Amino acid sequence: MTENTSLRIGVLAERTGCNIETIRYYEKIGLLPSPPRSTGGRRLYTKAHLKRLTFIRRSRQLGFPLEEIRELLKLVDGGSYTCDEVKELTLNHAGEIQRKITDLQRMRRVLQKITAKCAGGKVPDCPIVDALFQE
Amino acid sequence: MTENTSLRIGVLAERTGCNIETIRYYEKIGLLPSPPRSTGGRRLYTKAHLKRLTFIRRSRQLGFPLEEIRELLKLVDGGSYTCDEVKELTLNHAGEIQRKITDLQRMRRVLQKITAKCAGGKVPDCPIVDALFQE
DNA sequence: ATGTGATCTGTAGTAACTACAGATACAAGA
DNA sequence: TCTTGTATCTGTAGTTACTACAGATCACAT
Repeated sequence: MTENTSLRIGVLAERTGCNIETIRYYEKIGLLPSPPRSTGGRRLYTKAHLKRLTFIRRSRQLGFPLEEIRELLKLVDGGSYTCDEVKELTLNHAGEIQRKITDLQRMRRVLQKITAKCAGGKVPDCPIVDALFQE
Repeated sequence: MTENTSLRIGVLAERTGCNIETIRYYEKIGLLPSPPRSTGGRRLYTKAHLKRLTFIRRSRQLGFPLEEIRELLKLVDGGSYTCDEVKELTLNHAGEIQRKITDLQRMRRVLQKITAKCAGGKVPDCPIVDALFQE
């Protein structure tokens, strides 16, 4: 790919694994800058867009919410960010993830406990239902 | 509480730990039946409502989505549900939970890996940022 | 009569997309 | 040249499970 290749939205979508509507959505909410257009009105992306969208997708895969990605990008855009700033955001996010895991593990434990009591079969009056009515 | 006590929405909310707007929302989407009203138009709930709402809340705490709760209630309402039916729904849900846990653990691992490279400090050019641009 | 608190209805906002409908653009083939 | 097919365009509405109002009404105590 040379310096001034321009990518149409379909190609960008393919390269990033992000679907087309989502790309337009990121533009609408100001995460991805509006690219120049062809005479016919089609979006023409540059390598910089590709790089930025990759950043966004990768962050999303790691569970960062869009607003935190916006923060990260603001730091990066500012150009003068420090490791500390980025690390703090990331550690906070990792904490959130950990909290979610803990929550889900608790749910799983309870579900295991109540399904263990249930033998299944054609009988009515299920212990799972009883447990859900409890408390 | 005697047989024909009627509870106003605030009391029901307090007893179930569910907030008032949410109770009205459950009514609107048909999860909780519309209770009779006082002459002034206030909702008057019975013990049956309390029981049903408890079921809903408990199921929510265990991560069941509302549509699955609706299924469960349909089984229970039908009166002739079997353990098998309930157990299947529950095991499916438990599988979903497990999938989410696995997902989040993967995120956590990656986050740990990339933050481990970052020493923090006032320096620019953070390895976390580099990692997010990767791929 | 008036104030206070609970409740009422209805609507809009949240997060992060996804799914259309209906209109253009553009290149290849007959 | 006309047609056909594919890609793209804009704009709107739907998804999940609530939450947060605004503005009205009810019921009771002072």
